[in-house]
Amino acid sequence: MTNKTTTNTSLSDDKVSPQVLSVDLQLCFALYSTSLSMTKIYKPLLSKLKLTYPQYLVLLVLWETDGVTVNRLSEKLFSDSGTLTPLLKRIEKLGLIQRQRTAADERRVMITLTEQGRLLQAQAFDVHTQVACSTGCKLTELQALNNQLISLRTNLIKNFTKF
Amino acid sequence: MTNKTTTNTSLSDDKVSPQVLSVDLQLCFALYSTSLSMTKIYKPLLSKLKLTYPQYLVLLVLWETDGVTVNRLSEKLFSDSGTLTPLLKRIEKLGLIQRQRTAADERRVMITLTEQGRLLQAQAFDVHTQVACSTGCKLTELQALNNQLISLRTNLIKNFTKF
DNA sequence: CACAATTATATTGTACACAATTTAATTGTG
DNA sequence: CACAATTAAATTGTGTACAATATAATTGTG
Repeated sequence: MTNKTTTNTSLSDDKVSPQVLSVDLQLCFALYSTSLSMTKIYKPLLSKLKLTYPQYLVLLVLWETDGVTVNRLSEKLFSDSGTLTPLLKRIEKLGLIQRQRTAADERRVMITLTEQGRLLQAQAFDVHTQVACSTGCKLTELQALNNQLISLRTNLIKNFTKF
Repeated sequence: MTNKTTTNTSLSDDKVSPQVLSVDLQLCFALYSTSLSMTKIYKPLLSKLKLTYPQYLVLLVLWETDGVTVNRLSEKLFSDSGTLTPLLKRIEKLGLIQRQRTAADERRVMITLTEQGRLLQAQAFDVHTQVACSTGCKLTELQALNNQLISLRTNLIKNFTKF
């Protein structure tokens, strides 16, 4: 068997197969596996703050703009209420946010940071720095990759209902 | 409120915040959200084959190289047995694969395609083509993105135990 | 050949991800 | 104002993702 720590570039590049996987197929898998790898990098760092990666994303939004509705959060995070509701309840249980229906429209739930939630931002900065290190990429590479991913995401969302 | 179909480039670019998110932070989110968007593109296409995206990945491996152990699968898919075991049981229930312990080493479980599983490859080709369309990117862009993702993934895996 | 260490897979428990449905509040129209 | 249509969240059910643990088979060592 080949080296276990080999850096596979496709689903199987250690054994050339008769059917070469085409680029777009490779890309889908690269996207999937790299995203999972990124989450694995975050996990031990965020566990010190008792947070998961999706929970951390919610807090990033709130640190930028405190006081958003669940609906607004779902737009920003490309998520939906079925995912967010239980997730937000867990963050609330940690004492980092408050959930309260708005007086103007009782259907809406407003999410705001608690004092404790605001204070956590300082600690989160270390996480951010360490992850940046782990990418091991140059700034220009990260920027290029970021732009390409956003372009791809935009196209994908545009084509959701195409077929 | 701004246009709902705006193509956000960060967690919130419709309201310039005092704290600009740095590139690597943006990248993590772009990776996460683009990966989810890709899964959403696959979902309706694969539902015709009664498959989920991770199940489809398993079949891609088997269509290239039939007869792999769970361990080998987990290496190829960057996954682990806790994820794979129930996933493989579902594919087995669909009648697409067989799971059987090897005679040589009873700890190992060999995964092989059934006739039905092999025949499914032809139908999967359409899925592949339609997803390629949805990316809306040029081949060279996809190749560049693929290479950058693999490079990033390699770095991330290298740094798993760094902190 | 015992038997501790290792290896391969399975199980358990927590946390998303998301489709489909439900509940409750609000809005538009006559 | 009545009431159907719409909207915002919450709930339910299925399927990963993964850490931690358990189980069972195999290997290495004396």
